[in-house]
Amino acid sequence: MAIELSFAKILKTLRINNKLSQEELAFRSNLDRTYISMLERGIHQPTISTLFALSKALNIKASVIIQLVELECENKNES
Amino acid sequence: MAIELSFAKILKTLRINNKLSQEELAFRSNLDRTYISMLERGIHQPTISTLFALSKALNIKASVIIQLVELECENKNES
DNA sequence: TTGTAGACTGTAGTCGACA
DNA sequence: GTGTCGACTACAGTCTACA
Repeated sequence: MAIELSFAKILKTLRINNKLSQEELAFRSNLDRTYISMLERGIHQPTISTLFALSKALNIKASVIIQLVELECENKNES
Repeated sequence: MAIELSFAKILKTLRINNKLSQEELAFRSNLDRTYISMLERGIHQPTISTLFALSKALNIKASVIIQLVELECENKNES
């Protein structure tokens, strides 16, 4: 469960790994900075086209992001 | 481009392969039948939690669906 | 640099009915 | 079984501003 929270965690991790600020990621993905903030806190969840926009900005395939979310979800179910 | 259209095509193909009607898929994924119809026609695009709901109903990983969408997008860019 | 808040527009997603 | 239409509610996503 809690897909938004898993996605939130993955998104933040990927952004940090790319050494981007929320502002820079927002600019690269043509999204709003405050919206990136909300995504990283699990307040909102993206549509798939938003997912693809973020994946391009992060230089990672959208399918890989979803894979990471799946793994994160499984881990949360264990604990 | 045209993520919704690529997703639409993949969704319909996967549903047919699972020998499900739109009604049955809607029931399994706890979504509305008319909404499935709209997704398959590229009129709407899902959020990621809707994507996960559909993936469970179709017995396929969400990440694999996204992979198929990526491939479909590439093919459309060629032609 | 990030979180939050409020107000706004567009669309995700539901529901009933008819071809 | 599917497409479509109209009307509806909830949320995706923007923008300005302040801590």
